[in-house]
Amino acid sequence: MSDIPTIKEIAKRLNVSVSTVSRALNDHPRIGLKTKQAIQNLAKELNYEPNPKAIFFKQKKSFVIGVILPLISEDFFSKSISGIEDVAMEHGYTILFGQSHESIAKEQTVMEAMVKQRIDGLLISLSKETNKYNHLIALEKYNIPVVYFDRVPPFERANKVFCSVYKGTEQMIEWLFRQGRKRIAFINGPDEIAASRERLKGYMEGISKKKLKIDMQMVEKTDLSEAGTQLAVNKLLDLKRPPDAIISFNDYVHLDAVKFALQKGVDVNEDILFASYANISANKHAAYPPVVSLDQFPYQQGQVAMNMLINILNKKQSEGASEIPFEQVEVPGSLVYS
Amino acid sequence: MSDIPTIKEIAKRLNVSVSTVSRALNDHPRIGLKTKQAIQNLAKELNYEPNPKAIFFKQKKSFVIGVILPLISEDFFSKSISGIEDVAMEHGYTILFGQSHESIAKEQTVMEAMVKQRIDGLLISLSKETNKYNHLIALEKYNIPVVYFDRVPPFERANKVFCSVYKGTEQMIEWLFRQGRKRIAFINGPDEIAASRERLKGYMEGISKKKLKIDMQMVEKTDLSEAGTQLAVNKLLDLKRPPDAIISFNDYVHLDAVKFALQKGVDVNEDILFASYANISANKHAAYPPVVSLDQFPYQQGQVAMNMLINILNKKQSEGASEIPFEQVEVPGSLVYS
DNA sequence: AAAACTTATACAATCGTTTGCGCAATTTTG
DNA sequence: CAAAATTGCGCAAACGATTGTATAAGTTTT
Repeated sequence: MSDIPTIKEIAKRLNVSVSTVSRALNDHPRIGLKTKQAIQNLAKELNYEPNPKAIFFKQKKSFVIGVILPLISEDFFSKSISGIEDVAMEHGYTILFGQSHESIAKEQTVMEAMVKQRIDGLLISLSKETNKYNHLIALEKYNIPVVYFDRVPPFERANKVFCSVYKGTEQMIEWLFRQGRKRIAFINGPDEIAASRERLKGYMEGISKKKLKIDMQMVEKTDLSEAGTQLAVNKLLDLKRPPDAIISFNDYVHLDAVKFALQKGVDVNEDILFASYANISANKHAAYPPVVSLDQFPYQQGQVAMNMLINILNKKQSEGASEIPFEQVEVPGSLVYS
Repeated sequence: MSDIPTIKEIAKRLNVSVSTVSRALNDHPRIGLKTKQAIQNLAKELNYEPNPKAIFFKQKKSFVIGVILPLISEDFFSKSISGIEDVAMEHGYTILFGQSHESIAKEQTVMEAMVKQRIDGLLISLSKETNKYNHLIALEKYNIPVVYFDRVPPFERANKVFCSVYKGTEQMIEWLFRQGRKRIAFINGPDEIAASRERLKGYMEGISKKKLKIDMQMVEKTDLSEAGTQLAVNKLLDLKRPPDAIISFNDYVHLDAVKFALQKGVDVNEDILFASYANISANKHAAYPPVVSLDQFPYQQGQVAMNMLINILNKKQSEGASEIPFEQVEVPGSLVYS
């Protein structure tokens, strides 16, 4: 029932002023050695912890960082939050967490709740729905730096950490080509999300570079639902000349695609090679994992993003209000073979 | 660059005192209508948000709740945090999040960081390593209520929400029995974790109730690693009279068990029925999901736990320091067939 | 019209911590 | 040995918001 002790209590017990206690605890040179030691000893004994809410008053700093992810149950995000968390802890920051559940409205609600709590900064991976950015740009006006992560906005004036699926997709196609595959199909995600556009760009470039002709019949789309994927797979398999390789938007789509391909009698990873983007660690348990998959290093991306945010926070403190330029880091993805 | 406006700024702009502004915003009856409206309008215009750190001073309340989970990448926990989060948001609380990564040391570190931030309460699912509870009991001394969730401590004087795997295991065995299975094996987790002991108890009871003889050769253990599971599976399959059903500690163990059973030529879910505990949503993609699985309703459990914590917080505020009795809720699990 | 309310607002203390300034007491300097 | 510098500490203001009390008007009562 005893509350966490305050600086005042220590002061009273030792019959000194609160300012003396404060300075002693902060190792101020103007405090005498015996006083300092007496105070520090008592503080340790009482298990004194400074109240960060009070410190926030003076220093305008809460040592809390907001983290908003679309869906923590996705393997990619649950891994990345570990990287985020580890770096934050290392630097004495704690994490306020919230999910947008792929809804821009929820994203905004969560964000506002965090602002109310006076977060020092925000690290966010955008929801699939997010196509307006006013709510986020407003944060910068409040002097709360934002680092975007994985799902980043299209504009330049922002701090971003993301994985280049573009180049990875190209490499993936090159690898499939070297396996002798010439009819490489692609099941993309919805146009609205940037990740889809990036993948498509990589696909087009990759196909072109190999001097294969781009056949838009080979490019299908799914809304990421099972049914959507089924439609896409069926269209591809019903072509006069069906593909000999299929790249899926992500591993969840991949697993569904394989399921439907099996139903249509395809000899998976023989007739058709399946490739995907590695968001899943359950791949190792899967009966038909993708033969090649693009690892986007979620843990590392999380680390890089949080480091970037902490650097910005430090700069802000030392350099005052001077303009801090926006940073952009592209973490290269890497092909993984099974 | 403009900071979040304060009550002072509003006061200055309207040439009234801060107390008037405060009362106007809280709709105090003693403030004149025109003044009140003028203040409220300006507040809305400036997008005023009260600073919770300042309020914390007066009210000793931060509206922040700490949530510590062992490993968010486990499907069970990533689902439960959504329930936790949703209920918290509903009641105006925000979540400080941290993972213990199944380490008691990390658990303590994270907990201490949260206490420093002056959380109002803690919701925690214990790490597998946790067998001492001093660090958590200390919280109650600081007047920070704790609700344990899913992985709960063995003692009585604690608030707990958990799923009765005990009864569920019994039901599972009953069902397997009705499928004509008489030699039901069990791959349990490490003895140290309570979940293992609970499952074992359910197993024993279930077997006994069906008047089957308990054969300890049918009970194996895994350290939850792939290799550990392989050892267990092999022992079971190498018995003179191998089992006709295998219950695995959880779905991850299940998937590995199936993999090794396949290697030994078992016709999975024909020769041997596989059962498990539903921690995974990837089951629907699995080639050999368990035929029966015990759903522990992570989302609902999270909701229940957070509701309990918020109730305690409310009671604490209204009833002062009077003793609040400990609550225990057992959420029944439910069998799911594939 | 004086006394007694009511109404509308301001003042000031408070929460825990930091920090500029001031004031002794002590030590160093010329 | 007086002046100057240093050392060790306390006072008080500040951060943003709340709240008990005071104060000034205006209104009602008698």
